Amino acid sequence: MIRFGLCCIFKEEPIRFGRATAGFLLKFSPAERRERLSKICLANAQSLFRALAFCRQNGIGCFRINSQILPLKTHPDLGYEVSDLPDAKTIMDTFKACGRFGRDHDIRTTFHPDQFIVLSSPHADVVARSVADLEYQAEVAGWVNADAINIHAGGVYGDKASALMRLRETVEMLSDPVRKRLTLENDDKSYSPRDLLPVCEDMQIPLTYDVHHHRCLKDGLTLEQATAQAAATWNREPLFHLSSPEKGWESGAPRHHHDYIDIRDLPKL
DNA sequence: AGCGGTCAAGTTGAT
DNA sequence: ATCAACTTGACCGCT
Repeated sequence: MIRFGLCCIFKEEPIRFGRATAGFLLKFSPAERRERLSKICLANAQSLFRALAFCRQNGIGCFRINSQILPLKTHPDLGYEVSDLPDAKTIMDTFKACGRFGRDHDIRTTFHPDQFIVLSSPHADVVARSVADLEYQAEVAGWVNADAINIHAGGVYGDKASALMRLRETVEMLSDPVRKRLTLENDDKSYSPRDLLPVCEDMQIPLTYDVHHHRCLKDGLTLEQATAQAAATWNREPLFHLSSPEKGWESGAPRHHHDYIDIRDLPKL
């Protein structure tokens, strides 16, 4: 039995996730900043609960949580600890209620840190900021009981083997909350399933197989082989990504994602 | 209320 | 050299 999931944002349902901008917040006193951030964080925790309730009501088994659920959490000037926010207890309690709801109704949650999270970068500061962001998402993942923090392998920098070696070294140093949830996903430009499978198998990192990306960046593996080999890297229910090209496979840019999925793109197997 | 410029961050490939 | 793309529009000053 396959469960299907939703991704981050609602268009029709009145469920919204707020954000904040650094330039605006910096105009206020530190206390005022914490007050504003606290309100957004609390509203987002409550929105997440309603998102999960929507999933339950509509037979949806998985929900991807957006990376700015706690806005500016690791920003160099405005970063904060949830425990320092005025609504800290309510925020954490609400997230934990999301976790119980997900457990009670078997709704899986996942994270997908954005493109700035790059563990293969040769720049130490980029890696350090990336790790900080992973730590923040793992903290929330602990509250909401999310079992996957899924990232891409990042850049190649002209030498894929060296880049993957840097990634492996960084993974070795991750904290346990991040490490036990970390998964790698094949992308559409640089890293195919064949590139990532050896890393995933060696280090026991599950591979999130994205069939759309694989169709854009082929590697000699068939869809069936990649699916089976990716599934074998999971010590729990595997996670897959599926999407459709915005203007069809015959267009010049099949990489662009459509808002909806063409059922013909769902692999028969 | 609505419009438009802007928003923390990395890397790649198309133009 | 610029820019869109990536998992996803939302925020905020101005009129």
